[in-house]
Amino acid sequence: MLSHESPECQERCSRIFLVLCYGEVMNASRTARERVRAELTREITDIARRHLATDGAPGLSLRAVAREMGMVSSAIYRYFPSRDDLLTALIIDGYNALGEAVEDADAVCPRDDFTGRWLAVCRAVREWALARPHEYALLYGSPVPGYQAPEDTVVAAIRDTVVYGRIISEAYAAGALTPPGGTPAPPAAFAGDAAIVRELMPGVPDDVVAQALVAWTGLFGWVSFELFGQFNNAILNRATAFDHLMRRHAALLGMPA
Amino acid sequence: MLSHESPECQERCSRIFLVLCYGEVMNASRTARERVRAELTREITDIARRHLATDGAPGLSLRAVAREMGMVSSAIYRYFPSRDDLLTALIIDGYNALGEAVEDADAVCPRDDFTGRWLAVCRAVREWALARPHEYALLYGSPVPGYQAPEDTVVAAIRDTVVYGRIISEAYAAGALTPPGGTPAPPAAFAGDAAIVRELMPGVPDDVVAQALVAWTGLFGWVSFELFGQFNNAILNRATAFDHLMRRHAALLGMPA
DNA sequence: TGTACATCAGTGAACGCGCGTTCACTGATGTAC
DNA sequence: TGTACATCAGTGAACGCGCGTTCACTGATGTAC
Repeated sequence: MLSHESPECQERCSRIFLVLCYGEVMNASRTARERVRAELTREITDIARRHLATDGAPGLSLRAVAREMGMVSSAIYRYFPSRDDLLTALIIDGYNALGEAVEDADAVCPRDDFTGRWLAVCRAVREWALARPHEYALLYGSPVPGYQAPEDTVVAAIRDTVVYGRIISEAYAAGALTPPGGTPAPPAAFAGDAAIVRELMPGVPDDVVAQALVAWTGLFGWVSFELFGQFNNAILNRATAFDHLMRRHAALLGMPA
Repeated sequence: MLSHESPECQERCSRIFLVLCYGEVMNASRTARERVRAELTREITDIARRHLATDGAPGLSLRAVAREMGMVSSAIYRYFPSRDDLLTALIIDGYNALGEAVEDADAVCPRDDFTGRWLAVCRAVREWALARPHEYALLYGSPVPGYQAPEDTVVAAIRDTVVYGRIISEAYAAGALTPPGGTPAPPAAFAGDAAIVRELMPGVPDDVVAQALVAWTGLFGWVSFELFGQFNNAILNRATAFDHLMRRHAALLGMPA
């Protein structure tokens, strides 16, 4: 995962992303044709994203998108070689949008307010998910039957987690994250099994890594429960309950209140 | 939610469940025709469940099920009035199967080994989900587009949660669940917002209810991450890491190690 | 115990709709000399 | 600056397939007298 953060890789991957999403690399000296192409490609993904919101991923149809574009269905193949490639573009776009929301939420907090940064990340995830439930479902819900995500999604997929890891790492380094007592020590195997998670929060002991995993799975567990209907008729006013639980997670990490 | 636990409601709902699943109430004096009908209805749901495992819920097709039954597609309508009703039966069956697995896991533990009971529940959920990923996705993953779950699913849906609530409640009553210190108190509104959750674990203070929610969302958050691919290339040997995290949740609830 | 009737299971054809993908094609846009 | 050629975008028809649901029907099973 560290290698994913090297500048070369970032550069290569963002090129792959652009190629995947917009059919080609955009640069300064684009011809008019290239401009139109990029624009139409973006229009296709925008329409597809809207269809996602009404019919969900399994119902996403190239023909329906083409109709709305005012094109004949086969014309879409100039832009995406298959339905799966369009889905991949939507997934990457989604991860990036969520990642950006999380980055932005973190960025406006004072650097040393670690509890505040964590809460900002939590709220960003939840609000992003509530605003675009089908996109969240595409990323964190049931896998789309018959669809196999390519490796290219990984960089985008962990953008939010990278932010989270940085918060934990910096909080621990600043001494603002005193490990909670009374919890069992992780087994020896944990270090190896979760090696990649540990790399996201360098310098943090396994005990804290484990607790960080508790908080992260707790965040997404809540959001999934809320979005997928498990809280229907069970929890009212979910915003305040969510807020409290996430504060609680911060406290369990040993962050100041 | 309390009203759902009254004997009358349990009785009425289990009748609804049987009617939904098997087309009629089974009783001692069934005619041969009724027996065949019940058998074929079960066969239909079994085949549908298998199809679920390969194509997922959105791809579930009455025609495909009929083909495998050796029937003409319209014959299915003798047993299920529509595709949605078949889906509902699968969902209720799924919740009941998971609920039963959880009940069984809890039942074999010594009553006063609350940590053991909690871990048994966790493992039962995870193992059930890993064994039938598409069924888990049907229950806890993205909602099936265009499908609206009827109210009848509620009783089955909370079977596992009822077991969990009982463990928490009994542990607290036995004094084996000392509330963790250093965590923020739930806001005043929490009691009302989570009233139904509180009813599942009677006699337990809000602070513990909140922590119990942390553990429960943590359990399903983990399982969803694991099943839906979020741990791919990130966490190896997930069983041991899962075990540790769930032990940690027990400790955070103040249960003995 | 036997007959007349009602109920039910399953058939087969049809309606009306959708989908992804391929392919030969026209006409417009861009490029090289 | 003008022409010849190559590239590209979009068309329209087709292939081959799928789906849920309705409806009039046949023939078997059950029931009431």
